Amino acid sequence: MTLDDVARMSGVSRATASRSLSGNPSVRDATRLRVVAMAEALGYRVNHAAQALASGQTNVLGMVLPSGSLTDDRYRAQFIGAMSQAATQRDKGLMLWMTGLGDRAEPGLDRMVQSGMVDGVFVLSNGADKAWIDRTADREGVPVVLVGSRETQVGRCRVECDDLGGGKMVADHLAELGHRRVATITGPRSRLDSQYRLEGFRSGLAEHDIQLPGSAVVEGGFTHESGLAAMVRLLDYEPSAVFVANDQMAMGAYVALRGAGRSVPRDVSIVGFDDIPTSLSLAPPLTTVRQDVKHMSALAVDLMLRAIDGTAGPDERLISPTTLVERNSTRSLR
Amino acid sequence: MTLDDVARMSGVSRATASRSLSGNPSVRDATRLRVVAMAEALGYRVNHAAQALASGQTNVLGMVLPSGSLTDDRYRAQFIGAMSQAATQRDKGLMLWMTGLGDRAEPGLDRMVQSGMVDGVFVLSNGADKAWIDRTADREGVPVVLVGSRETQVGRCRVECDDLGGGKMVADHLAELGHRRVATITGPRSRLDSQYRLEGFRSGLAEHDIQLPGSAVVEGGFTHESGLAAMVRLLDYEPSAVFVANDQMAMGAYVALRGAGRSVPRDVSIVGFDDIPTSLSLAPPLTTVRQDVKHMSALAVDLMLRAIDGTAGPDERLISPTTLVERNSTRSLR
DNA sequence: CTGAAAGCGCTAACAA
DNA sequence: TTGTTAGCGCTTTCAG
Repeated sequence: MTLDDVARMSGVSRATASRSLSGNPSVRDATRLRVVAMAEALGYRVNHAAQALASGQTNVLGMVLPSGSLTDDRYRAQFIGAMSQAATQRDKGLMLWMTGLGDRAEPGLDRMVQSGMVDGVFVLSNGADKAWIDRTADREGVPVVLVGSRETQVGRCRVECDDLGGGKMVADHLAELGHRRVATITGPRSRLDSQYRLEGFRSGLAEHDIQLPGSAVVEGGFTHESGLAAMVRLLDYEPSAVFVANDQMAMGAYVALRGAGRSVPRDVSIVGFDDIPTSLSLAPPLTTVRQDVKHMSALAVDLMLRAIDGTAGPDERLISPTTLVERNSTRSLR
Repeated sequence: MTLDDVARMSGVSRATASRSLSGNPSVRDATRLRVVAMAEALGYRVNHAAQALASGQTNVLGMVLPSGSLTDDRYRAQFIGAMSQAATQRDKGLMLWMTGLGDRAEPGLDRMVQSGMVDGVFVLSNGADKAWIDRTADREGVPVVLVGSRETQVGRCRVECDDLGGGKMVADHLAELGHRRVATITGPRSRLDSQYRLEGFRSGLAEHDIQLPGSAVVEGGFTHESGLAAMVRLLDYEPSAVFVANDQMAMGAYVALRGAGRSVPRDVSIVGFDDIPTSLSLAPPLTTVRQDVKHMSALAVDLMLRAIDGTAGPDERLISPTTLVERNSTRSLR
């Protein structure tokens, strides 16, 4: 069942059959319809390898997830399903590589990328892969799109969420509830998302004339454990509300608070960031800033497609909006 | 940079260059070395599409994960990293499709499979996809390997873990600790893994002359919630130890027990199954039966490779051993 | 709007 | 052991 068969059976040349099936507008409607119907009737499927060889396009996208295990990064784990769906819906394959980049990469990764197995690659990492990214984008000519990651130094196409706006929403929410003695557990200072979230929070607070002294800001590492430790350190400050820069740390904060005999939200209100699926089933369900992972994934795939056909800028950044999801970990003081 | 260049620069024909690089033994050592060195020097990479077209092999494996979200199935989530690594190490690409199968499938899935994008596909599901599997294996001629899934009706190559042995180990462990009033929360009765785990447990118990009456066996659904509910129902039986057929349900059981003011392991010992990563960080850390996901993944990829080159039987089943990981959720009664 | 023809880069008989 | 020669199935100029 090749294109030749379809062509012969429809009484056209192979070229016309090809054009008809690829929707080339220079084919008379009647002809195209006939060919398409015949292809359908014969159960024809284009041969992927042949198409790729002839056209120079594989219709396969790669995705690199440097995280060792999906368990310690629930946030990133969400993307794999969303990205897979977004790609499949556009009829693109999604090749997955769970490996480090550069030195920490499996050697197979570069071999595959260099042999033209994919048209572009998504990178979902959080740092220190600049060299690899530059090399594959510039030297190999394989477009790279960063997703939800904040490589500070890399000027590449990327899609992120609105950290700044999210931080601000938290400030507004807390102010509205009447909190004035607030604190925050940030992500690593080195990361842009941490910085934006903090900045948004701080500026939002400022608008409500709420102070955020140095002792009310402690740095975490975006992990459950670091959230726990940070919250312990914050106990002395006795905040009535804490903005924790991601949900995983918020879960750690819950544990710390429970350990200290404090109740959420009676004694202290907690707001997270990300809205990972488990945040809903915590006790109490976590008020948090939602990142729309599906939306971000759709944006990422579309951006990639444009990068591949050259219609995207060299460093477009797409910001996906965030929303505040009010649940039961915050309480009004009024 | 094509094979032609490498051939020309090494003073051999394209055929010889191809043979040299693919390790064909019919090439004189000196020649091969020369070609390989030249290829290396020139930074040559085989063109994947051309190779696939000419050889009829893509070196890409597909993987279908019907689960909606990786969050509600932590067990399966582990496989995606492990499978990715196993594939990459053997220089195979791994294409991921997170979609249902059959009616619930994205239409893109079948299009891609039918266009020969992959040499074979792994299915990580748990049921009701027999029609799809049969069709792609038999009609499309694309080998299918089931991983950690228990499609009861499907006679296909598969790799599973030793559920029977695992269940038995739990019985031995509990008996050794002096428990005699034991109970179990099983997985869905319809699933083979549930059946095997229960059967192993029951037969192990029998060897120690321990009874397992009907009231001590309650069926769960392999989810956190079902584990909680099942444990609640088991409270009346007042078991001193409960074998819960997977870790996620065990977590639910923890919650139920805590809610009922019972302590683990003081009042009741709990044993899980799977050893998902979080089981280690529960309070108390969960004693459980470990499935070696990495090992299973390696077995699966190797089995697939054999299925592709026709050296595997039509329904080989590989059983990966399980091990008991003793942690702190079980206590000795002696 | 359609067809003829030239490859895309590689592998695999078949010869030598 | 190596080279010659056909393709693999498709896309895409270039004519018509």
